[in-house]
Amino acid sequence: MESAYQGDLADVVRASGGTGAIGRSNDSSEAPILKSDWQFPSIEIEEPIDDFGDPFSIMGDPLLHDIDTPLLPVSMSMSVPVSGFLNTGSTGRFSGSGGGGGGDGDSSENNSILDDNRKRYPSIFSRVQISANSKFPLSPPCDSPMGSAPLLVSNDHRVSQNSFEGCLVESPSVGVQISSPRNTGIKRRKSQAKNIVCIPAPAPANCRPSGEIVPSDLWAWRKYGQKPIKGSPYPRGYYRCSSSKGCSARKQVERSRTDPNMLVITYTSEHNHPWPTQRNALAGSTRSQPSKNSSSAPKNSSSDHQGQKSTNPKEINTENVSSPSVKEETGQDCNKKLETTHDIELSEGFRESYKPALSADDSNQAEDFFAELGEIGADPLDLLFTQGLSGEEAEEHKTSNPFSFFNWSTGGNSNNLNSSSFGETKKDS
DNA sequence: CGGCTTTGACCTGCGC
DNA sequence: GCGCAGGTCAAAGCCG
Repeated sequence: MESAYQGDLADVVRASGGTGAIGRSNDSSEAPILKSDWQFPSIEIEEPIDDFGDPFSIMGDPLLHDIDTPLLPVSMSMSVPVSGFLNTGSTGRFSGSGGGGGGDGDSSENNSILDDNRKRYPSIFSRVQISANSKFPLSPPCDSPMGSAPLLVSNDHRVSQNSFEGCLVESPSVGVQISSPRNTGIKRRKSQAKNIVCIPAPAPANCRPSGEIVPSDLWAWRKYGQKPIKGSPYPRGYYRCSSSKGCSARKQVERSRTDPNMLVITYTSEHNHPWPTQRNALAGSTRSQPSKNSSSAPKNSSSDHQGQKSTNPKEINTENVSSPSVKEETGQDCNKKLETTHDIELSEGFRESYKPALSADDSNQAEDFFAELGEIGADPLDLLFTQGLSGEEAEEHKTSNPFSFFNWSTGGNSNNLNSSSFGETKKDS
């Protein structure tokens, strides 16, 4: 039943805030594009359009890569800061692995589509950034079959997200392949810019008992619709930014029809406001606490943990603030640990970069915002990374993987990303 | 009370 | 121009 997945989608909504994800296709090529030793390839594409206000949008993309140039082999991607980790670029850059393709088709056409997009929109592909694996110890959430599934950030302005299904990172060695079947069913409502992100979908079983998924971006999203998508057993959820009434930022979340373990998140439009702080935004987002909902849970789990609450900025702040333990774990400790690892470079760059892209006027706000975060003793990202994790878990994750927040599953599933190839990658680094 | 989710209906874009 | 399908609206109900 579709509803069964709704919860997942909803859960992910918050977690999806621009996080990249593993792309994987499956239709035609069964070959796992991502191998256990896969090295997180992240691609950032420069876009003419504005960013989506993603909190992480500012992430720089130190590595400029011409599309014409072969994608950097993983081995090359090395010390590139996390840019591209989260999709939207503050300056209108998107990190992504190329445009998506049509919804139903076979992946075989995907390449052609990608090529086509490149030709037509060279600018879109003009900037490609590959992140070093070692620098991206991202772990897949829950028990993604891809244990080490890399995150794939995809961006497509021309193709509707539904065509994104097969987005995938072709090879660890670099290639980025978007498998998007040219689907006749592609419905491009507008040539509106879209930022597509593919992330591993948390397995319900691995999520908290309540099904709540912890990680999220710092934006508050409100679900305003859900529609079944033709050709896909999974419905698509429509979310809009609730942090600010005037904000036109929207997000669509759906499971990949080809790989239920992958979530395809499409960002549309951009936030016209600074990062929301729990103080002035997200009122009423308290539902995040799944506890009660689960009890009544008359509806599908999606509504219960729509993730909204649990993962929204409000939570980030309030929870951490209210919970000293969390605060420390996610903040100071985490930072400390990061610094003690080889990820220092990463963490540094990441921290710098994940600040929201704000206008000069907003810069002060941003600073204030971060200052506030600092007050709670935690780095926003750190918080995100460890959100939903118990103190130990959070710490543990931090230690091993600063980006492990994708491993939002608290279930202690054996599939913890830490054990995944990412972990290995990290060690190697 | 305010905000969120759900869900059916309506609107709109796109392919034929 | 028509039909299909995606995207959005808005009322109803739920929750803290």
